[in-house]
Amino acid sequence: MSIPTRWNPELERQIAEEWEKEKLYRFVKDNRPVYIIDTPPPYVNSPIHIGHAYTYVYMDAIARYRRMNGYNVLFPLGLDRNGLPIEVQVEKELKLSIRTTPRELFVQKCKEKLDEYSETSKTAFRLLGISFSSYQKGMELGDLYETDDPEFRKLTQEIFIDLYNRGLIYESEKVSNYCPECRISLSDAEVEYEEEETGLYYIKFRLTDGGDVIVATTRPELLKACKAIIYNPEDERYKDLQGKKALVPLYGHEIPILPHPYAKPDFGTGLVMICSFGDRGDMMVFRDLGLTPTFLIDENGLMNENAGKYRGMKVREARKAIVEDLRNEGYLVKEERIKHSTPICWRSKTPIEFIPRKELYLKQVEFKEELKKLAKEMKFYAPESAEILFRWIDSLTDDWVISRRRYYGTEIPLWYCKRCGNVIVPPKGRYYVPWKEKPPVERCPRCGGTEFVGETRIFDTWFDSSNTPLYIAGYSKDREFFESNFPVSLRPQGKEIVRSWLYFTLLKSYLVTGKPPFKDVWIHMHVVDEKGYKMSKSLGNVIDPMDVIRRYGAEAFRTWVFLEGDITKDDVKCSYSRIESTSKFLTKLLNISRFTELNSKESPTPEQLSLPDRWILWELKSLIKDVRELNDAYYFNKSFTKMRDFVWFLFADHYLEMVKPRIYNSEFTEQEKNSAYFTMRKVLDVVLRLMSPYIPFITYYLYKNIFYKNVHLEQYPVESEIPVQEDLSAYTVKIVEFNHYVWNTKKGSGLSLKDPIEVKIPDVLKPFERDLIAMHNIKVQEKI
RNA sequence: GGGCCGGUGGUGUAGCCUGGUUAGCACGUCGCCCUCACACGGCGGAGGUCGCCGGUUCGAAUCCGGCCCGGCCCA
Repeated sequence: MSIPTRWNPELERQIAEEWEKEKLYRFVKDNRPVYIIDTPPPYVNSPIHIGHAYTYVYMDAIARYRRMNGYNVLFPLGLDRNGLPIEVQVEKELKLSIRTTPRELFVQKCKEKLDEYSETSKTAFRLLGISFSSYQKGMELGDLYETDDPEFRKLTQEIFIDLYNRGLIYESEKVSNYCPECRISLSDAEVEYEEEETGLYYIKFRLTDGGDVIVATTRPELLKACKAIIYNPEDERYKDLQGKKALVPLYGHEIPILPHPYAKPDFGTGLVMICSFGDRGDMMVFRDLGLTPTFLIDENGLMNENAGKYRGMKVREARKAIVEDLRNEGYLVKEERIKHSTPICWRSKTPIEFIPRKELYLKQVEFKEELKKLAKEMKFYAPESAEILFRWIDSLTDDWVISRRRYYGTEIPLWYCKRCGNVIVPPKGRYYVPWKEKPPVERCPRCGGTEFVGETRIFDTWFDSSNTPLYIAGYSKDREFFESNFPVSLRPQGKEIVRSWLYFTLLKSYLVTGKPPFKDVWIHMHVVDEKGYKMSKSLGNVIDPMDVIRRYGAEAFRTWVFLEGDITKDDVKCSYSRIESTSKFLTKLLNISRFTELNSKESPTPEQLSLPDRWILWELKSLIKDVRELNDAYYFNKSFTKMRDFVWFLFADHYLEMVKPRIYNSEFTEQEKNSAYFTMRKVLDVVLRLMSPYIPFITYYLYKNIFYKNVHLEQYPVESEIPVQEDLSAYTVKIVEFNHYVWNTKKGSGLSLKDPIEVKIPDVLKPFERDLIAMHNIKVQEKI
């Protein structure tokens, strides 16, 4: 069958369907070595974005490369469905309030939305040609999994139960972000910042040894909780305050005046009062200076008993009242209005407070050294990325808060005895929903009580997602397989979640197995717009992968992915025009294939290969070597660029041009023609196999039509299949230079490329003389 | 403010680790060519003080220091 001159992206859909029908990539245990990729489950509250498309295509090439190298590849698709974004979306789109909607109904609505988006994401992955082990949800190894599935959540709970029973989890009262309006603790990710106009109050503090200082603050209501005044160590004005003490107005307690770089000399008077807690800076300084906090605000956002006469007032009322009192007592020196960045709740837009709450913690600080040791056993690509993880581990000072007061997540499997408060930990074995289920015991083992209350909190989503390598490798369903295949082969992920996903996974893996979770870690940066800006809806610079597929096809997109920059090094800029231009390679590949198919016959390895054939085959052989080395280090972009250069700028431009006379002219012998046929087909065969992990559709199509086999079931090319031993690469530069010289000369003389020309063939190229003469129509001179 | 990474013609990059050719290649652009696989092609041309400053050296894109810009994370 004749090959068309243009690639038709409509074929992609057909081919993808074929693959899925044949279950070509399904994972079935056998005796091949296993290669496991712990893919990052995309959060499915919206369709996948261009960054997903890019990185999954990249992972797909890794998976396909390994398969062709004899590995049994476990390449599961996971979908992340736990967490707050879906809650927000349900509230917004369905106009349901999380506070007034029954939990059961709210959770149900979240699920429905998630199912809708899960389908959209799967469709996109299919169209991109991602060879996941399966697109069907299931319980077998390699099946699609969802992080809110009872099976997945069961694993999260089982690990929790183990860790709890080992004494690694404790409940403690620590300070967290708290929204008095929603009455829940917020993770840092849930805090927004808003420019707000607020009062800046200049307050006079008396010094214990006489004299006074002026301190500016936006939070005078926290005066009672002031534990220090700080100044910047560089600030000459306050050098002699070192070691002095001040008296807090209205309350009269003594506090130290200390140097600390957090004080900005140009803000207010350069002196800052440090209270528990006006903002994150306060918390930091408290920690640095070892101060003991006093809390003034309760869970309802009201001043508590520590606040004295302001008790029971709302924060803002208290501020007003205290400002009045300060004024009356002569402590208020000045009042300004300033713009100030205030942390607010992402949902209610209420200013958040920092108050202590009881939460569950997982120990981690005491394991820092062990974690670093395990981290060193993992190979990072690019190697520099490892630094992010090491620095992060070094900087850890607190244990991990794992409980969240939210709805859509894995429930913490605990009950409490109403009478004595005893904690009831259920046995492992199933997924528990304590807020609506009965406890696993009839009577409290400690006091015999019969009434219990189920835990209503859920886990931090990282507590779930840090289990992915355990889950996909069969920790809970195929222990034998797990034991022989953990650590898993590869974790591909973004740089921005090294401190969360990668770190927490390492921690879990250490606590559960004592091993590092991965052999290799591939860290990527981001896909940004063509100017280098982050894509965002508000900037209107978002490139939708589905739109790219519609306009150019998945194969064009994939070509772009591997020909564009190195995403482990820097952000990759994405533009339609570059996708369009890189995709021209597909046309070239098609036409090279077409030419080969039309002009060659199947021929066995010739006894005698002509010199140009041996030359290009040697180049092909060294290409195989280079590509393999690059791919083993995950540099698929570099290897693809190398292949493109070989195929287009050497094989097509120089070899095929040189071989044409041999095919067309009768002056060459059958043996010489056969040598050419063999070589053309061999090169094409190898090239299609080399490229199939990157551009699986077009290579599949071509290989099937030319070699009648499924390229994805073939072996990845090896050097030993190229029947040349002699290094002829020294000719390459000479040949390329000579051809350009001839073309240039003809150009300069106004000759067409077909016209005859008189040129001298350099001595080093004498062995190629016959082919070059025919190629350029060189008139042979007797002597020069 | 701190940490990590990056900064080579309009764009994407090679070279930098292991200093020493006219800094290689591609896209785009311009010119010529519909040469029997491909005009989404072929051939040719123009285009770079290798982010800036200083240092080491006979010699630096390449090594060292400082600064500037960009990205990510943390504060």
